[in-house]
Amino acid sequence: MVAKAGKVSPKRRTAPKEKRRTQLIKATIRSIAKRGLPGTTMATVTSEAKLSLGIVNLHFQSKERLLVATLRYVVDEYRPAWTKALDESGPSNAEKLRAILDVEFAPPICEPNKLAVCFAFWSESKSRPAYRTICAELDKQNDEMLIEYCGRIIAEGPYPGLDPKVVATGLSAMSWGLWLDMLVSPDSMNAEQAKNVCLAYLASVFPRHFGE
Amino acid sequence: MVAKAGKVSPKRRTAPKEKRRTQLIKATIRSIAKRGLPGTTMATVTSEAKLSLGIVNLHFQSKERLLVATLRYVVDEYRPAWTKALDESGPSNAEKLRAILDVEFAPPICEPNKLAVCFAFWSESKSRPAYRTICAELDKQNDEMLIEYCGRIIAEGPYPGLDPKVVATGLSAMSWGLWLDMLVSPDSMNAEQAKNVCLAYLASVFPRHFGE
DNA sequence: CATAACAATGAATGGTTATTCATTCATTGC
DNA sequence: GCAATGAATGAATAACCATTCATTGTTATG
Repeated sequence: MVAKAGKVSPKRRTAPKEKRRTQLIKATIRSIAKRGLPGTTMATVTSEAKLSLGIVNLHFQSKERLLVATLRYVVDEYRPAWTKALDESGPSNAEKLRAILDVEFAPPICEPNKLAVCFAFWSESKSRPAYRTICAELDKQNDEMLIEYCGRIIAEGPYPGLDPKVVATGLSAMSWGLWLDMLVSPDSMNAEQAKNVCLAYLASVFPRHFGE
Repeated sequence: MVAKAGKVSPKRRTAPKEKRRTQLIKATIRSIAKRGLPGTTMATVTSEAKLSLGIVNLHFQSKERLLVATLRYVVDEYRPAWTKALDESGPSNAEKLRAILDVEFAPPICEPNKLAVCFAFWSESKSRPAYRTICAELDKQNDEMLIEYCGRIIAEGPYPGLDPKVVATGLSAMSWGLWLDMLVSPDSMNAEQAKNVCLAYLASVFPRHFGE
């Protein structure tokens, strides 16, 4: 047994399957952010990953599968981040909602490259059922989570006439719109401002919980 | 003079330049909505327009110019619709804001195909300066308009501590997010619901103007 | 009607792209 | 060490795409 892992030589060219897959997915994220989805080719991805042209088909069989895997990768980061934030936050429902906003406007969710990737796939989802399924599923989960916490807050404070679904849908939509602002006009919108816009919304809707 | 225009035979194959250009732009909108931006080719556009393959280069010189013209076409519909609604609405500032929402969630602005086109270009704007300029310009104009009316309403009612910019940015972002919902999950979001979500937001922020 | 001017066509062209696979190279088991 | 196994490469291939342009069809003019 010469050593199962040990220090790996810098010249080493082979790597475990999972590592190569992640390497290629990350390269794809960078390529989409830099050149857009139509501008992303096997050549741009592999050169971004500093690997050879044929390697994508070796690990992903086709370009389309690489793209779906990339979407999955980005989407799958979302849920654990959300769950972790809820676990670590204070116990009150208002604190939970704040924690959710903290997650939504900080890395790893809210990074320029990730935003570019999200909007690229979300935009294509109308014409690509494979994308649509993944995008709609995440949207649905998030909406349900937000409805849950908005509902609890409405139950706590006296907020007559407020519909949890309407408030949550509005908040979720606002986040998406602010992400789009950050993508298109990074000079006039950043994560901190965006979070404050959402907090101002919550202060108006739930003054007892979020008012100054 | 045999008649400058007169009844045109159904077999007629030539048309004024401007008419052909619009015909091709509309075909491009349908193609992007159906196949996405990467899936839109000269062949899909011209077959959608029921014209020959070479005609795009005849009228637009290149595919890229056709795409930019398509983005311009969609964006340029926005401003007149907005202005017209403001002119025809009641005089109060609350009525003006309501009118703006009516425009944003009704044709010709809010149609499935147009939404698909908007998000396709907005998503690409990070990697395509030509798109970015047009997208950012429209966003800026709309934001300024919304800030104006939100500011007036804040000045009217006693809304201490409200920042017009923050309220307007939130409203604008919410609209974008709801449009995205309509694109990705048309089964769970439609124009009427979307408008109600925005109205609920306004009712929370400006209870004196939009409360029940 | 003749002819010039213009609009439209679509086969041909050249460049780009995804995919394949024979070959090279690194690692592992004996 | 020495096969044997499998990872990685990149030239070659085949499909696709934007663009060109010779040809055809249509309209306007005298």
